[in-house]
Amino acid sequence: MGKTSHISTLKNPNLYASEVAIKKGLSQKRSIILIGHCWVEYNGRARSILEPGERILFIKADGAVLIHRPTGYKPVNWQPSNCYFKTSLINDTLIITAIRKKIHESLKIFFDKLFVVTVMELVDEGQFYLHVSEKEIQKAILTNPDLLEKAFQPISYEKKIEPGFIDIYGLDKEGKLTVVEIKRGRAGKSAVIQLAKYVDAIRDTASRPVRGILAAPKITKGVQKMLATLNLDYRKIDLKKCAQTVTFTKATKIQDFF
Amino acid sequence: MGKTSHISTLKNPNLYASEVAIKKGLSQKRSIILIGHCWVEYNGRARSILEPGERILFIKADGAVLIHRPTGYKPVNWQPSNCYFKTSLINDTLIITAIRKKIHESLKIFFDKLFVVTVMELVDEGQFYLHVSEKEIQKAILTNPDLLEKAFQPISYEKKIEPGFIDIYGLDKEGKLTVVEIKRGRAGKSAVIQLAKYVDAIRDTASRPVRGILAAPKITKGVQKMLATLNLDYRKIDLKKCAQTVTFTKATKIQDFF
DNA sequence: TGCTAAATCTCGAAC
DNA sequence: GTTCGAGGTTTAGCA
Repeated sequence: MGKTSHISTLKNPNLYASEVAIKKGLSQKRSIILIGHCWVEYNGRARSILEPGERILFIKADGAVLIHRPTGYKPVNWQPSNCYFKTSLINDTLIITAIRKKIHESLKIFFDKLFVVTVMELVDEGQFYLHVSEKEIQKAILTNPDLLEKAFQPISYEKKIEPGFIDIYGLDKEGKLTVVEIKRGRAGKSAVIQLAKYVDAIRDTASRPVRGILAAPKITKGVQKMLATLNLDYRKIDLKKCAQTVTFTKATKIQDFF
Repeated sequence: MGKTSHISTLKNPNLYASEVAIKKGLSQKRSIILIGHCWVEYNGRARSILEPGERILFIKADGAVLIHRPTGYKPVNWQPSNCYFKTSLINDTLIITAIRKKIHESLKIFFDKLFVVTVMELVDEGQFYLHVSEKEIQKAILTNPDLLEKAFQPISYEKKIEPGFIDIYGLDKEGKLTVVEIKRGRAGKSAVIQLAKYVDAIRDTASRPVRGILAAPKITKGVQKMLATLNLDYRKIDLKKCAQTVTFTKATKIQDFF
């Protein structure tokens, strides 16, 4: 047995000691990993039986349950977050029951041998970013302008003008000056206002027609109408394609495009 | 550090010792669990970044990879079975890279602190039985009509008539038209009423004798009597046999029976 | 709340 | 290998 600041481990514990540790861990909303010999019953939307074997049971701090066999990405049995637990020790068998209330569904795990019991409190505040950042969308469009619009030609990026920096500045297929405002997520009215400012600023200095494009994977309700009123365009960005473009041209520095 | 017949555990190991243990575990196709402080980069079909935090990394014997945060049913990052691994130790950071060859896809995990390293060989030969849904019972009966009744001959399934869809429609061993209503669980009176409606509808259109069979693993109290009154039959369904039938003929498409 | 569609869907079997 | 279909699918966005 060992203990760090927030992780305790039992090696080859007896089932009684295991149950005590598990009960305590559950009550304290810790994450628990059990490695041992078990069998499993599931009843709910379907029914399943898993015959005895050595597996890993993972109970998360939020009450999610995963039972993993030594192969495969998916858990053989599971229970989503927020379920209730019961433990009992009957006939040299430790029984852990995870129950989902709303969707009458239960999962019973029977252990007759535990090799390792780990109870831990994990601190995880890190953000998870799927797909690409705004900078990477910019890079993707510069690499492959078709991701924005057919035959678009970038002239510069991060162009400094009075209100701030223009994400991408270029010419559309008809040679008209175009200002592009990029948003990584759902673009709202603030993004439209920002774009309008840039377009106005460029129009003032260039003294010729200027287009404005809002480039984002999605827009919020009412933005389409607002864009129409201001005579601006929306181009839907495919984040997945952007991600692939960035991935396959990762080595290329953004400065190399000009 | 402790060791059972097939599980070794390192507590608060230095990264060098960890890398040695991990390399050995990977080469021997063991399952590995790492608990520690890490960050993650994924590149492939999409792209993601996970900022630093305490997580659990699970590498399975078949080369599947799972990274779990302390909450949620799904892994935050993962890699399916059969991927290749590289490890390296650079600037006090242990880097584990999991690569999928066919679908150019990579997952990089960076650890700067490991709390627990577990390397194990799990023996798991137990069978997994998923009991069947209503649709699968239907498929099982179509595959092996004896599961319903000796010498039953299916004609069609999901047959559309006035009240709805008939689960199975066929001929019994005496050549009599038969309507089958399937219930996955304990069949109640509503199931009997449903069956009666279908039988009546078929009798009207076919203008000849029609049998009705309620097929379920169980029936609620009073249903037997109700069936007798309406001159309908009950056939007990063995869910396990259905499960096995479906399992062994899973590939066969339901349309192939007609 | 219920539905509709996408997912780094996964997983397995047929072609 | 590629495609097709199911899954205790899950998950997110919307009406």
